[in-house]
Order: sequence, then C-alpha cells, then structure tokens
Amino acid sequence: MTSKKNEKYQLILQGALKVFAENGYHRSQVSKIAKAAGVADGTIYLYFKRKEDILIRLFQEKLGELVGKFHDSVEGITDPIEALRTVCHIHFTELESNPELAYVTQIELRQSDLELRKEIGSALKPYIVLIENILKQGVEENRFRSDLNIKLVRNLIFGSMDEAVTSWLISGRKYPLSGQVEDTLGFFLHGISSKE
Amino acid sequence: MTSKKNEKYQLILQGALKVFAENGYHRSQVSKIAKAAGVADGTIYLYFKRKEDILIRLFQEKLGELVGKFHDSVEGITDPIEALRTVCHIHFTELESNPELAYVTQIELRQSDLELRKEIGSALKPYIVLIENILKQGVEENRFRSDLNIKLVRNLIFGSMDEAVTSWLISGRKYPLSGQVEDTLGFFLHGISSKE
Amino acid sequence: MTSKKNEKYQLILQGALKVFAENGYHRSQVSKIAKAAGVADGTIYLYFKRKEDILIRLFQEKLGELVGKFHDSVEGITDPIEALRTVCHIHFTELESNPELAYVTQIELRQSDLELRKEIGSALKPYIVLIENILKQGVEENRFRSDLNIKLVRNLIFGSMDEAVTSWLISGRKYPLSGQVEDTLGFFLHGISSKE
Amino acid sequence: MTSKKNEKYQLILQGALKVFAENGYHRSQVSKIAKAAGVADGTIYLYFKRKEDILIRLFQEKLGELVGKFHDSVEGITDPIEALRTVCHIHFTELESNPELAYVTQIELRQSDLELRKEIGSALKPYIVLIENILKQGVEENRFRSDLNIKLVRNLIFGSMDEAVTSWLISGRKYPLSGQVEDTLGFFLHGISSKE
DNA sequence: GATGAATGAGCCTTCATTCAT
DNA sequence: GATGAATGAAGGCTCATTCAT
Repeated sequence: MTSKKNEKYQLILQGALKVFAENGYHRSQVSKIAKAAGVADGTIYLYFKRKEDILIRLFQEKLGELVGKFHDSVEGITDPIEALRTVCHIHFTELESNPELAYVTQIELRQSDLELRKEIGSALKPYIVLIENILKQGVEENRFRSDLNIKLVRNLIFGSMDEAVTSWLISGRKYPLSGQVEDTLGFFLHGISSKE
Repeated sequence: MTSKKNEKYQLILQGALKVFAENGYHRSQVSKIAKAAGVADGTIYLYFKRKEDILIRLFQEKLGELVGKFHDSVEGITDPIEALRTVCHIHFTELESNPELAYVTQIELRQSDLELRKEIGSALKPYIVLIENILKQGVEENRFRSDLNIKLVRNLIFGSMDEAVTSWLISGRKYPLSGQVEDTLGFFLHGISSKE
Repeated sequence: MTSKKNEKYQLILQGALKVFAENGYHRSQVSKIAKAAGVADGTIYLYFKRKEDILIRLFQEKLGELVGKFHDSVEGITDPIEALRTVCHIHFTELESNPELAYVTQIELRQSDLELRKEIGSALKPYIVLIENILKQGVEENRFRSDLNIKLVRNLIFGSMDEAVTSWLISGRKYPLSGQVEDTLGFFLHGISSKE
Repeated sequence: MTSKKNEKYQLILQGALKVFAENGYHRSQVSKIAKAAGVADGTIYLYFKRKEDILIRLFQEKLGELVGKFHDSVEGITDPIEALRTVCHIHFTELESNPELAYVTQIELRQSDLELRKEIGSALKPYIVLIENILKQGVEENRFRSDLNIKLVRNLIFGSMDEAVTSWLISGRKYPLSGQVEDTLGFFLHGISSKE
C-alpha cells in the first residue's frame, strides 16, 4: 500500500515544516526533524535522498497545493481582472493563515544555493504561468494594454506580491496582510500616475 | 596608516565577494576566502569577529556604495517620474555590470536567518526611504495618485525590481537587464489596464 | 542491552586512561583517545559531553573503585591503628601496581582549573571521611590523642600519603612504594620527637 | 644596564602572576599577560623563550624569595623544634598573606606536564633540603627519633603542609591558615597516638 | 520497512610565536 | 630594544549519512 508509505512520508514533511519554521533550515538537524516526525533518523533516508530533498519536496508539495487552489479558484472566473484579484487574495490569505508555511517559503527556501533555486523556480513555474495566462487573456480581451511585456510583467507582479509578504513577515506580522489586496491590485492595474 | 589597515580589510572583502559568488556562503570556507584575499586564515579574525560578519559587512559596504550612487544621481532631478526612472536604471545597470555583487545580494544574502535578514533590512532602509520620498514628492506635485498607499507601494516597487534582477540572474543572464527599464517603468506608472 | 552500551563507554575510558598517562591531558587529542579505544571520534560524544568530561568521569570511576576497596578492607577491622595501616597499605599498593592510574591521579588531575578541582574534591570526600572516621573512633577508644584537630589531621595524613606517592612517581618509581608503609605509619602515630 | 632589562622582566612576571591567578595558566593568553605588564606581546619573547618559561621563572623567583626567607629566619635558631615551627609558620603566613602566589603555586603550577614537574621539583629542592637538615640536626641532638627515615619524613612533612594550604585555598580561605601552625606542629612532633 | 548507534569528514576559531618596521 | 600585525598549525566538536540488527 502506498498509503502506509505516505503516512510516514507525510509525518516527516509535517515535522520538517514545523522544525524549519522554528529553527531555520541550517539549524534544523535531521535528528530534530525525525523526533518531530516521530520516526527514527534513518527512516528519513527511506523517503528522502538527502536533507536538502526534504526542503525541495516540502516546497513542491505545499506549493502544489497552493497552485491547485489558485487553479480551482480561478477556473470559473472569466474576467481577467477578477482573476488577478483572486490570485492576489489567495496568495495573501493562504500565507497569512499559515505562518509556518510563510516562514519557510519566504525565508528558508531562499537559504539555498543556485542549484536549489532553479528547482524552486521550476516548482513555481505553474504559478507564474497562471499569472501569465491571465495577462494573455486580459490582453486578448482588450482589458489589459496590448503593449505589455508579458514575460517581464508576470515577474514584476509576482515579485511585488512576494515582497509584500516578506515585509509583512519580517515586520512581525503586525498588520493584516489580506488588508492590502485592493491597494496592491490598484497598483497592478493603474500604476501610480495620476490620471491626468 | 589607516590605509594599511584598510588594505587588508578591503582585500578580504574582495576575496569574500569573489568566493561567495563562486561557491555560495555555506560552501565558502574561511580558508578559501583567506587564500583569495592573499592573507593567512587568522588574519581574517583581526578584522572580522566571525565568518558571518564578513557577509554582513560586505553587504553593508556594497549597499552603502549603491545607495550613495542613487542619492547622487537623483539629487539634481526635480521630476519624480524622471527620478524613478533613474533609480530603476541604476538598480539594473549596477547589478548588470557587477554580476558577482548581483549574485551575493540576490542569492547569498537571502541565505541567512531571520536575525541577519533584519540587519539586511536596516541596511536597505535608506534605499526604501529614497523610493518613498520620490513617491511623496510625486503625490504632492500631483504627478502620482493622491490615494497611494505609500508604505505598501514602495515595497511593491522594490519587490518588482528585485524579482526582475533575480529572474535575470537565475536565467543565466541571457538577456540585457538594462533593456527592461522602460517596460518596468511603464508598469510602475500606468499599470496593466488598458486606458479604456 | 546495557552491557553493549557499557562496552563502548568502558573502552573509551580505558583508552583515555592509557593516552592520558602517556601524553598528559592537554596533549591527548580526542582523536588519539578514539583510536586507542577503537571507536570513531564522534562516538566519544555519544557518551561524553566534552573532552573534560572524560577526565572527570575517569577520575570518578577509578576513585570510586578505590574508595570501595578501602571500605571493604577496613570494614572488619576494629583496631583503628590497624585500620590506618590498612588504608595506607592499600593507598600505596594500589597506585604502585597501577602506574597509569597513579600518573593520572597524581599529575593529570591536577591539571585542571579551580572548578574541576572542586569536583575532584567532592569525589575524594568519601576517602577523607573514611580517614576522619578512623580518627574519631581512635579518639573515642582512647587510642589517639583526645586533643586532635581532626579536620586538620585528616588532611595532613592524606597530604602526606599523596606527596609520598607523587615523589615516588616523579623519581621514576625507582624504589618500592609499598616499602614505605611502616615508616609512614610510624610518622603518623608517633611523630618525630624522640620519646624523651 | 641590567636594571633596565630587569624592569620589563619584573613587569612581565608581575603581570603573569596576576593573570595566572585570575584565569589559570591555560586560560592566560600571552597577549593578556602583555597587556597586564604594559608591554607589547613580542616583548615577552625578548625575556622568555616560551610561555611555559614564564611559569617556570615565576615559580623559581617566588620560591627563591620564600626559600630565602626560610633560610634567614631559621639561621639563628639552634633548637630544631623551634626551627620546624618557624618553617611551618612562614610557610603558612607567607601564602596566607599572598593569595595570588598561593593560587599559582598550589593550583596552576600543578597544571603542567611531567617535564615541568621535574623542574618545579628541583626548584623546591632547597626547601626540602632545609627541612631535611633540620631533621638531621634534630636526630643528632637526640631531639628527634634516631630511627627516622629522613628522606621519607621530609616528604611527608612537606606534603602535609602543602595539603593544608591547598585545602584552605579550595575551601575559599574561610579560616585563618596561620591558626593551624601549632596543631600541625603537634602532629609532626607527636603523631596521633595517645601517650599510653 | 524501521531503527538508532556509529561513523568520520569537515571547518571555524584560537593563540603561541615570528619578524618587518 | 620594542612593537603588534600577521601568521598558520592544530583540534574540539557537529551532524548528515550509513548499515547491522
């Protein structure tokens, strides 16, 4: 049964999320993760090739879930502006309601070398593509400017939201992140220039 | 002579920049930095309290230089839009022409715990404030929207540029970063909505 | 099995005794002890918190054994003079027949800071108390002088024997230490004054 | 002028005595001694071959002074018992009134390897010989027992006093050491047996 | 599959000693 | 003689990974 294998596998991922969030990747010994997961040290190596794999898989699983939620939520929405609002709303509320995950994605995942960054990049790819598709659709429907540099703008949008989350996290989460959805969206849609 | 003292200090910083960029912080042994700097291992500890200090100081020095350039360049510019263009232009060209520095700031500096992230944040503060002041001035002069959430927008702008640099870096620097200044500025100023 | 755990623990202690005796504490690298014990360097840290702990535990174990022997030997002896003779005899013969232990107790254990000295002192306490009890009993039975300053005299007796051992050791063990039991006892019992 | 040379030499010895007493030999860095002495690190190596030499010389100088005092005080005394009393009195009072010296001689000097212990032994020799001569004279004058094992007894006497000092020191110097001269002397002279 | 005791490579840091000034 | 910046050897300790049970 894969369910049995999944059981330990999931326990380890959950333990790792907790331990990474509390201590940071480099101060999270494998033995500490094993204890948090309630398994023996060696058991971890039955499911993960090396310590770094735990981080990668954790990210992939969690980001997969997130991207799934993005897809599900956007699916029925035909208005690209509404789709963008939904993406931003989910991005902020999901991380706001899950500080451990936020910490790991915003802080710990960056604690990795160029190689890992590329892997993270590919895991993020579906999310970036999702934004890209919204942009394309918006341009086609003439809701967005036709001269958009889409590859660039999707990155700028992602980077904006990412920085908004990181700032909120580093500030100590003193204000509600979800309260910034509309202002962020306004920035995306209209920029900062006065109408004149 | 302070020049003499500065000499070794600078040699170590330069060596560290090179070694960090090549290997990443965690794979950069102190002995490797010492060799790159042309000094003995122990000498490093005459100028830096511990290995992590090298990273912090490196960042502070280099970012200090960058912020200085921003200030110098923006000083004589009265038009806030032009000021924003200048900031973006310098941000992109400086890092484009200095890939080692780009690597360390975009990748390695993120490989640090929350504590260090806060120190980095405070070193970045003057830059963020510079953007904030441009925004304030623009609002006052009615060039920017009066309803801007300035604290948020300055972060979004910084985050956008930051992500643009990271993407360019992770892509393998296959395209000229400086070629994206105008499109980025267009995004900041007008957003993505079509005029209608 | 605790025997299995004890096995490595004992191997390390034995290795340490040998290496300390040959090289002295400060010139005994942990790796040398590990090799002598036939275990890996890291294994030592599964059983001992730090290098200094090996010395402390070694002393406590070995001194514990010695004190046990003193107790066993004295137990059935009712004559306090005979008890004192037995103590001196065991003190000299045990160390004489175990030069490695003698070296560590007389030389290396002194190579420690005040903090460790206090720990050693507390481990020695039962031995000192044993001597003290013999003195008390002797005074009660009117075999020893009633005006003895017992706290002082127990120290003087211990110090005498200790110095006798150290001198023998530093001399290169050129004469039989056990041959000095009777003269030492004579000194304790009658002092040096002529009867007149 | 040797006086000039002696000046720095003495400064270093004084600094070392202070630093050794405060920190213990192994935690007394050469640079700390240099600072306490008010000289440069390198200067120490103009007067001492290596760090260990400082300890040896310090001991030799200080012990030399002590032995000088013993000789001066005993010189005019013809009664061997009185001579022994004087020796014990000086031994206790000198170290009691100079806790830094006491600490270094009783604790730090023991923190040395067999080689150094032998050097210390030879520096102590004149003191041991002084005691030996008193014993010989006493035996000749029939004040002490004629069957004394002089080589042994001189060590026992020295060891007794030495232990008395160390115990007093480790106890935290809570009682006056000089108050134990008479009881100690009583032990030397008459031992512990009741007269009968 | 699961365990966890054992491994041993790896590395930061200290500090006695040197030597150019 | 005096300085103190520079040196670099040395070693205690950690912890990711393995493997016999």
